[in-house]
Amino acid sequence: MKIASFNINGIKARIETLPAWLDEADPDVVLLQEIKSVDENFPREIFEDRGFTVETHGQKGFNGVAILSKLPLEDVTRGLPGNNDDTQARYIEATVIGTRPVRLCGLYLPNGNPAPGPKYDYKLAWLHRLHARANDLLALEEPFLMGGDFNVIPQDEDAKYPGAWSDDALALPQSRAAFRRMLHLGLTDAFRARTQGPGHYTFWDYQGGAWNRNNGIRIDHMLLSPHCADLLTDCQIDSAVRGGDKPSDHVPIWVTLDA
DNA sequence: ATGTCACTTTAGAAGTGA
Repeated sequence: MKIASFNINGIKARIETLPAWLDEADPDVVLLQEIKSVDENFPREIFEDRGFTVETHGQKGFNGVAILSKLPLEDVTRGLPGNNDDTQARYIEATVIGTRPVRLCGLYLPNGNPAPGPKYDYKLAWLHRLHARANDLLALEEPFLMGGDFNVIPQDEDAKYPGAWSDDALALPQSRAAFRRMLHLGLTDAFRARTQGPGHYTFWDYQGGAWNRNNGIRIDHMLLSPHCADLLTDCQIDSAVRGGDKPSDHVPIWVTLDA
């Protein structure tokens, strides 16, 4: 089973390039972030025509997540537990039924800038709620995957110019510590389980010729529960997508699981 | 830091979020 995550930065803006990537990469499941669309306006037919089931959790103007799946989905839930006052559409869960079921958590973590400030407080609170959700799922001792745009640069080696990010919400010590606490629960960073060393990025800013200078950061991640990590056979970043026509500022990351 | 992009309100440019 091939499961991808892709922050598309607007479904309307990616109406040509997203289907083109789907046809080429042929994932079974895709976790989408920043669809920037309400559910009613999401162009589901484009994906249903390709054999995908479509589950959205949209919002007007910004945020919004979705799951596309060629395999059956069960028990879809929307929103990250832990704060009923949180109106931002950043989280969706579903169980995909392959040769064995895997619980999928698609997430778009708050950016958090400027830090310090209320936006950073919201980011840290959101990370705390995500940690709690992971802890609850771990108790079930079943395979699950948390994938998406975490807006966290885990280590200096995950940025071309780490010094430029030292005061940024994506790299502040509290952000990194919260991400590490997820790993300390026993979750596996799928990309780092397969590939070590610097120079691997999932985001290049539109500004400053970042792509041409390879001024990137690794902020899109796939965290696997222990039972899911046992099924991991590959994890790759489709970085070439950033150099294509009308690209998102993020590129897809995907895993293959023996499931 | 910035050689940008996508969205909204609202009908042209400005604000916002990233």
